[in-house]
Amino acid sequence: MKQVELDKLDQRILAILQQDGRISNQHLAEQVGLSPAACWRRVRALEENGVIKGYSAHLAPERIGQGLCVLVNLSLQRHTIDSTADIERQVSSYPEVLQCFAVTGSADFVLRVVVPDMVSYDRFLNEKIFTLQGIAQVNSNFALREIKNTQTIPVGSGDEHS
Amino acid sequence: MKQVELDKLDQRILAILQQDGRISNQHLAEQVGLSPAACWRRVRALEENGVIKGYSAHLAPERIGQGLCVLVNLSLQRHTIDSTADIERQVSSYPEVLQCFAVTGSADFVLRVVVPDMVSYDRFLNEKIFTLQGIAQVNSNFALREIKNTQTIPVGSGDEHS
DNA sequence: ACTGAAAGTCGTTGCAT
DNA sequence: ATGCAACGACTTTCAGT
Repeated sequence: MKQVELDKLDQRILAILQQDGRISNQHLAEQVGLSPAACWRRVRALEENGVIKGYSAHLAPERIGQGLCVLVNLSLQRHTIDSTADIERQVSSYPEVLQCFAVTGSADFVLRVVVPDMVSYDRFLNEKIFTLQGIAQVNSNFALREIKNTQTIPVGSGDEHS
Repeated sequence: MKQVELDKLDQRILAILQQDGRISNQHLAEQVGLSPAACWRRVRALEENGVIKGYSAHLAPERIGQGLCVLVNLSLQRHTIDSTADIERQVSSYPEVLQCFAVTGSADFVLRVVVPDMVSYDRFLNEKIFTLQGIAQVNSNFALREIKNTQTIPVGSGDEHS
């Protein structure tokens, strides 16, 4: 159970819903050329089979005093399953950490951290990162500018068939 | 014109809307303890002053055949304003590039790229990255696992006053 | 800045195709 | 998998406090 077959209609629905998650079902229906009922059933199916994981409001960090964004490269000392799982659990629980990926390359993890300012980031490092067990290196790259920041995944690019 | 004052009610509204962008105004109102009308006016104000930038559906990449995520470190040869702006414009236009930040550290930009597979990634590099003018280095770090991936910005953490 | 009510719009279901 | 129709629920506005 992994990939889901999407026809052109599903793809259009997903594209629109990624752009405007709060569009009314009626408007969505007319934009894809379906009756509201048919459209609604498709959306519901996409939610139920896990293609649509949820909906969220998108905020402006700088407007709510969370203007500092840092990309952190983390390296571990040892790579036992237990200590790694533990670090992942802790890192996930920090609200300042918006994203965290285990990656190839010289670091083991890359995090995206959002905080109000340098003072807060200093506190974050001292209280929540440096206290983790088994950390070898922490490399902080500060975001100077946000060129693009979306979670809009391409749909219907690549190999289609229906 | 930058930061916006948020009281406890606004903060709760934003926290809830980040978790469930499609919650009905009525449910939102009762969860924050306001009448639907009052709640609606606050949400509308938050949208109008740019705190809420929009709403979107959150998809599962692996379910729609976009299972490969790559963190790319880009370095430029020269840093003239023109060539940089040009690269930023082009990179922004690529749907495979979900995020792009100008950063401190050894790279100039970090991108998050999402594609179906290695073949697609190879094509992406050859057609869209290597063809950019003035690129010095491209370093691809593949995401092995997604530990956390949200755009949920902390609200009402840090210095409050109302 | 809030509440309450009114009017219009929308989501959701059942039924038939 | 679709469209139509119906009912209840919701959004949005406006007058009053």
